[in-house]
Amino acid sequence: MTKSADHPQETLRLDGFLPYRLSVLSNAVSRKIADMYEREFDISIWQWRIIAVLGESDGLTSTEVANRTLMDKPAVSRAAASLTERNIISRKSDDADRRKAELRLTEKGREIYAAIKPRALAYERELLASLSPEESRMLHGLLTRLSHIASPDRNLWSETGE
Amino acid sequence: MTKSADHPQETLRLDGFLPYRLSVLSNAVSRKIADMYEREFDISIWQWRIIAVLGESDGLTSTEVANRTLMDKPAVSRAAASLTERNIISRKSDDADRRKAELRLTEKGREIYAAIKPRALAYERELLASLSPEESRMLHGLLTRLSHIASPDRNLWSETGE
DNA sequence: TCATAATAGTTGCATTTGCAACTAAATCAA
DNA sequence: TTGATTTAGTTGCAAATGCAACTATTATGA
Repeated sequence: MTKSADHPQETLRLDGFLPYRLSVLSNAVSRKIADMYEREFDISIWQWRIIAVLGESDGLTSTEVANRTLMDKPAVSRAAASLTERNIISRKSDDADRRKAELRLTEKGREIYAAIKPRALAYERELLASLSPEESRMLHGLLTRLSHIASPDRNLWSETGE
Repeated sequence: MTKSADHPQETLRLDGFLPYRLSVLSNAVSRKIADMYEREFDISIWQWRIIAVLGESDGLTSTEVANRTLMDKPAVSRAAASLTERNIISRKSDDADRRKAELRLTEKGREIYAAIKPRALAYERELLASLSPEESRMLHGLLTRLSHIASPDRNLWSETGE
């Protein structure tokens, strides 16, 4: 039988426990970029997510934004309301279906997106700086596979890859 | 020069953005185990973290628990208070320094720890099931390196490894 | 030995989060 | 039509979080 080689550890050390490690790392990373967003642009993580998806593809509805960002609808609703108030995004309600409204970045929104984007990518590069390109690819591949196991219903990672 | 091969992406797609991916994965994973803790034992993530470190090494103070779990002191205080009330841990105040109190698992606490531990490890194995042992080692190594960049002040990962 | 500073832990509070319940609009079926 | 369902988005609320301020105890230093 498999003795234990394929078990990462039979003893439970918190700091070797994958869920714990992911949580700590993710928190540290999120905190660090969120600080940047907030300090310099007064933008929260959720607001940033909305800006980011609209920056990629403009004119999405709230529901589409929610699906792409994995935020829940109330979170999108509130973050979008605040961004609308600050004139960072605009909402144009659909004439054909008046329940829906398309969200778009305003001019100001585009500026903010253009300002944050390179900073975000720079931080990502800084994070990945100690990894070789192959290791970085490997990392993404491993995260993809873990994501499949952790949330099998999400088909977001698989077909989206390059 | 390096053209772009060592940049994971010059375009910002949220679902290829490392901080986002870590956040989503970590959330999914945490949610899933937390559901198990809570449903079956009525134990929150923070309570579980305390139980887990005390299970590894009994008799720590709140501050030591906070350091090992990366929880802040108020979080430890409240979670520990609730566990004490439910007779899952005991607190014995230090005679030499009456500000301190040693936390230990009670008999009941040990039982809960013994019951949760294999479930937690089983879930971790399930997560890692699609990875080969080398890939799993690789993953941990990569997470360690990312953690160093993300929180350089924490010397927790480096010397603790096997 | 007495005032000051440092440490352990707790309490309070403002914000964030997640979820359920709700409104409004559109679709479906009789 | 019109009544029942479904869908889009919002509002409300209870619980979780994070942080600052506080109490109690010990250490430091004039």
